[in-house]
Amino acid sequence: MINEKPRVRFAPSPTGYLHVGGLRTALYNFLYAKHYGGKFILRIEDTDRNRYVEGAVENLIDSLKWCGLDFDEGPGKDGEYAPYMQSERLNIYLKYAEELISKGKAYYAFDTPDRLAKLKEEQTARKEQSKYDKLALTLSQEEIKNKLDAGEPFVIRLNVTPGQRVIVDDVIRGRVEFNTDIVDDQILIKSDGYPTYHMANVVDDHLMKITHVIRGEEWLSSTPKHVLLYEFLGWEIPVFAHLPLLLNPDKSKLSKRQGDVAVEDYRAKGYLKEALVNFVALLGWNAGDDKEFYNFEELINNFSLERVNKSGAVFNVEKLDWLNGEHIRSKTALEILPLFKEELDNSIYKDHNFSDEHLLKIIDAMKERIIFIRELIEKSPYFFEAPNLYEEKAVQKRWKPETPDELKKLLSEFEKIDSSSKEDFENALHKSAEELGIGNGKLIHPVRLAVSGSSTGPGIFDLLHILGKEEVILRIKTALEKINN
RNA sequence: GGCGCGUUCGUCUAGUGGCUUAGGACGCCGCCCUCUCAAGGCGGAGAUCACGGGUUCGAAUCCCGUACGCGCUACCA
Repeated sequence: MINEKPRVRFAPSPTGYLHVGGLRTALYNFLYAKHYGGKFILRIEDTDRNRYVEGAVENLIDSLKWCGLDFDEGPGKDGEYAPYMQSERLNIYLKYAEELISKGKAYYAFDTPDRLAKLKEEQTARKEQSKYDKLALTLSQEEIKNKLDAGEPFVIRLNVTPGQRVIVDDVIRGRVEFNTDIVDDQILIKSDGYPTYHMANVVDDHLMKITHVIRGEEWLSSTPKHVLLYEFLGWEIPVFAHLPLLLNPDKSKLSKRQGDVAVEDYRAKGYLKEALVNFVALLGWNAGDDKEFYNFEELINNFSLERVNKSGAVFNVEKLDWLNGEHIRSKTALEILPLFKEELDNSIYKDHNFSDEHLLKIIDAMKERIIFIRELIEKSPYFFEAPNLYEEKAVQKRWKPETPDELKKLLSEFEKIDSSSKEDFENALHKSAEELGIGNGKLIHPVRLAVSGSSTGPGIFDLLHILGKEEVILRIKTALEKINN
């Protein structure tokens, strides 16, 4: 197996959306597989019928794909080991559960939920750990057969021998030891015929030839059950890697209560998939150097399980924001264009028609001033419509009594230029300033205000160039009327 | 309660016994650049490496204990 290509899986239960913690787990699986030229498999752990959520699988796959995590095998891409929905594999689990029974490693149990509840109550009252008392093991073969024949509801439980050590070897945490005294006789097959996670994941991982089980830390405690299962079934144990948790700012497990946890939330907020993936990759892993900006390919090339941290990481949105800006800046205007158009279609300007040429200029002028694509609109609405308000503070600071006259001079020079090139605007402005005997700034600030209503933005000549001669003249004239102190 | 995992600036982290007066990044503050705002450059504040014992000539790094946090302890995953 050492020389085989890894086969890893992301095995979420379809609870409705892709959690960012799930994204990180999926990502590490994906990166590991791709780094070694292996396969990334998506398997849906839908063995809890009470938790069925309509459309959850589609949503999950949608989010995964948006992030660029294409799976090699999974629902809708059925490969050699299909089906990849556990609810469609029920008979398989039952078969292996029966094999375990025949080996004495599992057994039928017919306890009522009532008895179990009472048992647990008594145990906790005595401050013992709650654990099944193996009562069903006292049943004779005949009694079992009769109950089965009578159609009594049953469950199949793992038969754990107490007093033994189980070793879990984990790539990230090293060797972890458990005593079987604390391992419960886990239910393998529920009374509705569905397997529990423990049974299903072991059977499927084996059948699907999974080489590395990379999953969240919350599974570490139940791994001894899985190890036992592999041993009882005589199967090779995969490599385990239990990932640290993602945390809220108060260090509790990342939850919905304290902010957004779904990938789709971040998508809706306008984060780039590149930034989300980059950020999430760094939450618990680093290459050992100072590099923090990664594209997808670099992540694949550099990722290793050995360099995954042990401790949980707070999901710190501020750094995500910074990375989003970094990724925007690293893109060409042409790459940003479709994203920009998408935002425009969702904005109040959706009915306007702007040429690609115009939009590309806006991107070039604005991309290092924004963190979200939508700020291309929010931070510079003046590229889409004339201002109807003029920033009051800026007016007070920059609009002096002599400003209107000076702007009129500038206007006359602007009217003379025959192109909307930056150079023409620049020459005209310099000339005006010179003839007026004032500094450029005395014109630049008022004209910015007149033309954009704002005191901030791209370089003034870029701004004028993008707006164009006609529009600039028009806007200066309206400003002259409107800003009359 | 039991079992397990964890603990380096506010946050993400580097560090695997001497190179460390603990490095980088985000955020914050200041300066430079400059027509503004950003971006960029430079600099600053910010960590007695959870605490206490050991081991060692020497420990953030190894060992033990304690505290705290988190996870698991379901016919949920």
